[in-house]
Amino acid sequence: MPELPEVETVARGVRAQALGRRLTEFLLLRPDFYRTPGRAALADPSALLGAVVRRVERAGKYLVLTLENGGRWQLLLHLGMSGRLQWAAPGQAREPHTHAILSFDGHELHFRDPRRFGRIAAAPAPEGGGGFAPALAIAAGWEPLEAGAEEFVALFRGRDAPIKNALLNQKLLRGVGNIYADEALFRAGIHPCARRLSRARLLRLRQAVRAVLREAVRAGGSSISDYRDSDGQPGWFHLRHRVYGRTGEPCLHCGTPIRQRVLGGRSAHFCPRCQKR
DNA sequence: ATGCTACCCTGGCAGC
DNA sequence: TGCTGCCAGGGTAGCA
Repeated sequence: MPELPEVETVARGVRAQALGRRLTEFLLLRPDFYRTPGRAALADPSALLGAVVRRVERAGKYLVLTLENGGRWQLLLHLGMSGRLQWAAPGQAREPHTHAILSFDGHELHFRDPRRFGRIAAAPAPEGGGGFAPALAIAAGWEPLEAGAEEFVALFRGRDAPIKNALLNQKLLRGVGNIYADEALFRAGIHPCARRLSRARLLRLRQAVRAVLREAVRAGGSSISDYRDSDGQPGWFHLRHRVYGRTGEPCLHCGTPIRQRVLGGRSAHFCPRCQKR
């Protein structure tokens, strides 16, 4: 499940090969993959052909390429739950569930996604340079590593929802998903059901979120449910998970069995002793 | 405005 | 061995 560290890793792999190259083919094998949640109009994919890749950036869990061919375009890729971007040799057989193929001067990028929660979209880049095209519907939350202490506190202060739910809300912070929310809450000693956290606890949570994401980016992400980067390499951060996927196993700090419960429609993993409400 | 649930989708696996 | 049914979750629609 690609969250910020996984998407960051994929973004680096895409950047390394696509930057400065022209988009020479844009094949949509499953046209309904080219969509936006609202009804905003998207660009005609063929309008992007011949455009040179000027930027490859990550925003939350989104990957955004900026291209130029007289016009200026933004191309969004979201990996959803099971999405994978994989470099392939020209003409290499597509694996099952390949929904789109982007070719950059002959370097083929295959977009696979068995569960089909991912999507692709393209729109004219906004005038004046900054930000993303509204049609791409990119969550407006803060980048977790860019939000300062005061911004972070202001985001979560006064919210009534369990902190785990708030952490997953991409309109507040964008890029934190189920794995890293659980890991950060454990490190901060905060129970996922805790509400209305004090300033001191929110500051501790901010440090934990930053630490977990930074370590995970350095490890190339977490390889569960088959995640691979664009060069087919796994990440290694799952070996350092302290609560996620460890239900029933002893807490690494106090030995109490790690518990799991559903919160906000997602499974939360936590130590009932180390993490306080 | 905010919070919560149902739903989308398929591979993998437990249990029979 | 083979079948059934459940589970995983990012994001949104729609409702309270």
